[in-house]
Parts: sequence; C-alpha cells; structure tokens
Amino acid sequence: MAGWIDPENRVLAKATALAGELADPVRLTALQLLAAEGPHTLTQLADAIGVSASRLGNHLGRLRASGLVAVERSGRHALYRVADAGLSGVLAALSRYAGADAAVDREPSPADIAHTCYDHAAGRLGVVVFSTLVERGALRPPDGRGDEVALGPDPTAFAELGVDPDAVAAGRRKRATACLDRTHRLPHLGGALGSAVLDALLERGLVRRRPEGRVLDVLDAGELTRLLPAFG
Amino acid sequence: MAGWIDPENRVLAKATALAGELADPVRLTALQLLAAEGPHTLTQLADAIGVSASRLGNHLGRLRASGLVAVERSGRHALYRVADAGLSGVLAALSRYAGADAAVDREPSPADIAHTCYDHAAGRLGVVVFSTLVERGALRPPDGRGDEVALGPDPTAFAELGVDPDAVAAGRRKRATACLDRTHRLPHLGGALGSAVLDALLERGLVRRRPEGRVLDVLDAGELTRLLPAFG
DNA sequence: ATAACAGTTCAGGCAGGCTTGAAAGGTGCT
DNA sequence: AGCACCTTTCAAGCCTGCCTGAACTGTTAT
Repeated sequence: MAGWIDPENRVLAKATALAGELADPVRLTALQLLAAEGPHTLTQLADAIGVSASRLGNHLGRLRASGLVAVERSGRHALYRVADAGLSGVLAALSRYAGADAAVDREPSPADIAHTCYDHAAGRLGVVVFSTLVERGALRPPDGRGDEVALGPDPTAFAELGVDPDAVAAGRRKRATACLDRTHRLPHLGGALGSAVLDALLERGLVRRRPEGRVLDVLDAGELTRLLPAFG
Repeated sequence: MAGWIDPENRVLAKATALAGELADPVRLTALQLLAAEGPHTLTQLADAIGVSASRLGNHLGRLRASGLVAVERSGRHALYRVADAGLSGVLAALSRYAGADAAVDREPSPADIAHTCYDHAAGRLGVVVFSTLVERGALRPPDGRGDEVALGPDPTAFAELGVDPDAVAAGRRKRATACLDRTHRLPHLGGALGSAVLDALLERGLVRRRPEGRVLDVLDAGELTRLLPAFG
C-alpha cells in the first residue's frame, strides 16, 4: 500500500506541479490574463504585464512544457492560449482566497470597491457582477479560447440588473468581454453589455460617478447586496 | 498606475505565496490532512505521511510563518490545525483539477472507482457522496477545527441515499467524519453515517463487495448517477 | 537585399528551497 | 534526579529556479 506522498500518485504530482507553475507572479498573471481575456501573442502579453520578451518567453516555455498553455503560430506571431479550460476553477479559487485574505489587512478604498474601466464597472462591484452572472447562468465562464464571452442559457439575472441582453445593439462592438481586474485578479464584465449594466446601475441611483477620476461611489449598498448577495 | 506584477499588489502576492506553499508534496499533503480530518500533532502527521519529524517540522515551520497553520501547545505535544477555513476551497479546486486531468491519462481501475475503507465507501464513489452531501446542504464542509463533521441544515440528501441521520445511533462512535482519500485527495464520509450510507447502497443492490479485498463493484451506475450526478 | 520585427534558446550568475543529521529545549514518567 | 519522549532549530550540501543579455531562426516590410 503506497503512502501519502507516493511519487506515483498522479493526482498529487499534478497538483504540486500546477501549484509550482502558479507560484511565480509572471506566470500566474499570464495565465490569469489568458484565461480571462482569451489568446494573446507573446509581445501583447509582455507589454501588458510589463516584462521583457525573453523573460516572459522563458516562463511561457515552461508553461508549454507542463501542458498548461498551447501555442499556435501564424506568420511571425505566436498566439498563446490556456490549454485546459478547467484551469479557471483553480485560478478563481486562488484569487478568491487571496482577495478575502487581503481584505482583512486593511479597509478597502472606495476605488477598490467600485471604479470605472472605460464605460463599465470594475473593482469589487465589477467582479461581483461578473461572478453573479456566471453563477446564475446568464454568462458562460470564460474558456480562454476567444476574447468574447458567450451568454448563458438563463438571462434572468440580466433582467434583474435592469438590462435586456437582446436589446443591446449587436453592432461593431463585442457584446460581452471579460476584463481581468488588476487588484482582485478576477474577471469583470466589459463590452456592450458591461456598458449597459453600468448605465442601469447609474440610472437606478445605486452608484454615482465622481466628477473627477474613475471612482464610483456606492449610494445604496443594501439594494446592491440584494441584487448581488456576494457584494455584501 | 501600477502594473500587473506590482509587488505591492497584496492579492497577487498572497496568491503566489499560497501556490508556493502548495507546491511541495509534503506540505500539500499535510494541509489536505489537516483541512479534511482536523488537527494532528506533529508525530501523528509525520507517521501518517511517512516522513521524518524533522523534515515535516521544517515544512510546518514554513507553513506557520506564512500563516496557513496555527499551533497550540499542550504539554509536550504540538497540535497543528489550518488557520483559515477558506483554504479548503483552494485545496478542493486543486484536487478536482488534478483528478480530472489525471483521469484522462488512463482508465481508472475498479478500486479507483469504489472501494471500502473499514466500513464505509471510499474511492471516487466515496468522494462524490461527500461532495454531493456538502453541496446539497446535508453536511457542513470540514473546517479543520475538529475531527468531526457537522450536519448541514437540509438533510434531504441523506434521505435520498436511504439513510435517516436521526436514526443513526449516537453511541460512542462519531456521527460523521471526513477521511482524506489517498488517490483523489478529497474527503470521503466516515463515522456512523458513512457506514450507514454504504449499508444502504449495498442493501439497494447498487454496489457489491467482492469476497476478497476491498473493491466495491458498481452494479447500477445509472441509478448511482441519478442519485449523485457528479458520479457520471 | 537589407532592415526591422517576433519569437526562441542558451549560458552565466545569483538566490532560494529541500533534505539530512545532529543538537538542544521542554515536558512527563519512574 | 534520571530518562524517554516530543518538538524545534540549525548548518551543510545539493539541487533547482529565476533573471539577464546575447545570439539565433524565421517572417514581414521597404
């Protein structure tokens, strides 16, 4: 009978190997960006993260060797994407743990709680909007295979936020995108639907834009918590 | 505006630090055992895992320094426990990912699917029984603070398995315990209720004990999948 | 063809982690 | 007091990981 740390235990070996890949800030951030926002080329990722191409390239080579990312070459570009959609569950659990833990350290600032990202809501509010829509079946979780988020089978959660997904113009703009939040490391909702959700929240007087900067002030935390239980 | 790998980002730092702690087989196994089965002394853990006291002591010192475990001394014993119940979410996500990933490698053996652990069910069946009972609110998730698992608010899931929790004798034996599965690295149900669940499954003819060994043969996978959707 | 661009690989050097074995500090038993 | 036991600490040795800078392959633009 093999012991607990039998090196032949595949589950243990895969778990520790994955944890090791997630233990570096460059690798973790790269995986979070790929999982939330879809495929990127190496230089896109390097510019976004703010590291040199060779530094990122070494990390991506490691991630490729361990099977966590896949690469598709087209011309002189290399398009990286996460190779296993199941990874997002681990990434979300890790971010939730780290976020819940970090909140104990000090009171979050107003900008942590809610701010705008172009024309949609980010910060804790944006993250909770996204996770609630996913849990309620109104959005599919990002699979890392494209830069657009698919709608889920049950759009009622959109209606409760005051948005009709079908009424959002399907113009040139993408309907729903996932945008990784810089501090919480979880996706928030962008695209036309993200803009519509923020408009509805402003319209109902639940939040208000500050005249300067990107901070959103929460005006009715009780109603927001009723709409989004995870917000409380 | 700080970049993506700003060292002052607490969430990123906590996430990579946690991943680093989980990246060693001894530390990961120690945390899994503490989270599922409750507090252990150093020698209990060292004997269970099969490593020397000094090797485990070094790892526990690291885990203590990072705040993942807490220790309470009583006499010449040191009782270790996980310091944050939220850790179990990350551990479960990691094990589920590693298990799902490992299942692709090769067909699971009958013993992987179901076997007995003393008088209760273990293997994939045991793990799915436990997770289903937790998800349905019949059991509280283990919090790592005791060796007994508390019942949840809604016992209907027990009834569907053919067990009446109130009828289980509250004798000397513990009512419900979590027992970490060696291969899947997730808890399965032990104690008097674990025994009662296995008895009910045998009684209904859904599984059968082999005359030799501890393997349980699945006789009615369809009905088991109906009772436990995650089993399919 | 030449130059610029995108990506990959590699060696060197530095830093940190893991294991082992021994030693030391405390505690309980006889 | 003496001894056995539980736990912790520490240094040595070994191994691995990370970053940098440069070289190299292949592609696109002028």
